[in-house]
Amino acid sequence: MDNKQIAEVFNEIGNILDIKGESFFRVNAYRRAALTVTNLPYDLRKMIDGAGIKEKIPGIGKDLEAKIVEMIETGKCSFVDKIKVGFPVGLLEILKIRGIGPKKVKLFYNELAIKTIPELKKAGEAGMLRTLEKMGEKSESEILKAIDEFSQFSSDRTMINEAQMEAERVIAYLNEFKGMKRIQFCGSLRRRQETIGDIDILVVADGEGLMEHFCSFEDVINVIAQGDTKSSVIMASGIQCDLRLVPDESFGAAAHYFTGSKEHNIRMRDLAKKKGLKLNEYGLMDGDKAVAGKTEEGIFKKLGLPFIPPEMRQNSGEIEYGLKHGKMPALVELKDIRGDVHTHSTYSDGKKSIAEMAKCFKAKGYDYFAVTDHSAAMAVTGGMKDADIRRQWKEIDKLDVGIKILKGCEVDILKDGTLDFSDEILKELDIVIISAHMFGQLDSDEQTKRLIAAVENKYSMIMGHPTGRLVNKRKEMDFNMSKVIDACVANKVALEINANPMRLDLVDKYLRMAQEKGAKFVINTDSHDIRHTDFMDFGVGVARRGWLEAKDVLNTKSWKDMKAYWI
DNA sequence: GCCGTTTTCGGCCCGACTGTTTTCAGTCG
Repeated sequence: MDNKQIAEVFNEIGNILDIKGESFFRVNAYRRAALTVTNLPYDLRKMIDGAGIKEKIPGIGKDLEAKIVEMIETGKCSFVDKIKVGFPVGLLEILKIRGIGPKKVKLFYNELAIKTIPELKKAGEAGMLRTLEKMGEKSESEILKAIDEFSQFSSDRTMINEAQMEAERVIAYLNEFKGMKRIQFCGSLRRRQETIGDIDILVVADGEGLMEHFCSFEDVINVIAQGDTKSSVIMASGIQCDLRLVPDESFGAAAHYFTGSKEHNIRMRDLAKKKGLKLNEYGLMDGDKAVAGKTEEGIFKKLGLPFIPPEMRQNSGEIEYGLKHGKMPALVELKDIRGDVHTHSTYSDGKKSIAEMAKCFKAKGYDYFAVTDHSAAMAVTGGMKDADIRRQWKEIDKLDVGIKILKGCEVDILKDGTLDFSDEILKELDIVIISAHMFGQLDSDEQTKRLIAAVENKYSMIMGHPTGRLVNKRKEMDFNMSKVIDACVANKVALEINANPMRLDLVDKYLRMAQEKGAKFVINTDSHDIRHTDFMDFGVGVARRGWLEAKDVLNTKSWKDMKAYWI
């Protein structure tokens, strides 16, 4: 079993125990362990020896460690099998419905023998739910509404670009409110996570009627809650959007609180508590008195910390780092980026000509960009053969558009690890991106060998979208990441951070391992059209989540200095 | 179930909103 499967088992145990009425803290221990395991930058299977897990993992004690070892060695967890006996698994599905928690699941099961979502819907439609204790007509209709929502929208978390667009539209609408003073999106969107659960918007505003204004936005299809300081709605896209109104003097505390992550916040409150203070969304409190809260900086400072950038707030060592060093790494920023070296044109599956793309990148103020159309193996993309790429070079040479155009190629890695262009072509290129688009199903050993062979090709410069995963759609390829990164470092092949929201690959969890091994990175948009060129911001977000600084990222340099890495 | 400068027991983050009651439990983030 891999990390993700182990995490799923822990979550399942947590949910089952929760419904069974176990102590919240025991339940929470399983949930936190699931989260921890999901975010580990390494594969637990490779960390097991006779004595257990080689490294101490916070939140994993003796018991959970034994369960992990058992799952890896036997492929199953006897504890979950045990507690599942006589437990209707449909209850876990019911738990996913908004507004229904473990207590209600239990109530419906005990009183009405409801084991599945369809049964719950039927009972609601028959007016049975309202007859139960502490239930009424309103709760019943809310549940029916939530079931509808669930069947319509339950599929996936929202991709970051869609959430960003939605957030910007809501913010533009909220800015029409007369008393609006400050506005900021928080949550996973501000942390630049690859997928977003819901949109959190924080505001400071004067006057009455803000919540009414918000809830009457034309895109709102359901108002879940409308209070004085906090409201939640569902948008037509299915995304939930929460609005919080706070006083100006609490803006920093609230921004910190609602940005999360949850795990980071828990650690921060723990830190506050140890100093005899209390941290909540209104401020850092000493008794009834706020000692900080207007700005996030002020809160961090009072706790002995430098400002921690939102992208780093994952409780993955950022607090310890801040306490120890007194400052955080100077993370790479969008304005550091000087060029985009993975783009497509009409020579393969791009939608725009090289001249049109050039005009766009020039307008962005970049110093250079590379045209990197597909090689012939990607037949579906109209990949280039030798004659095509030579024709492309001539076109590039003739173009004079005021921006350096690099001759490149996204060359396919073939099944045996050789590349899809001859050395005669490769040696002429400024940028050679090696990408695996096919044969993602090879077993781990074979895949590792194949990728390393490609990395060792002397013309290879950048490993494109290294894991091959597609957000919400396709898993990472199975290979030994650690070994492939070692090969990249040894052969001076930079790792791409593909900024396309569908990819966001190299995946953030591997970045720090790669950085520690001495790898270099390139952030590219893989643009197939003009509008894709704006994806750079999402790639920079991924890099920041992985603690990368400008010096780690080659395309923060001039082309001359960037090129020097490969010589 | 985890954890420890409150250390092997007794805590474990904290507040808003809702619905159903009538003082609060359940849910959520």
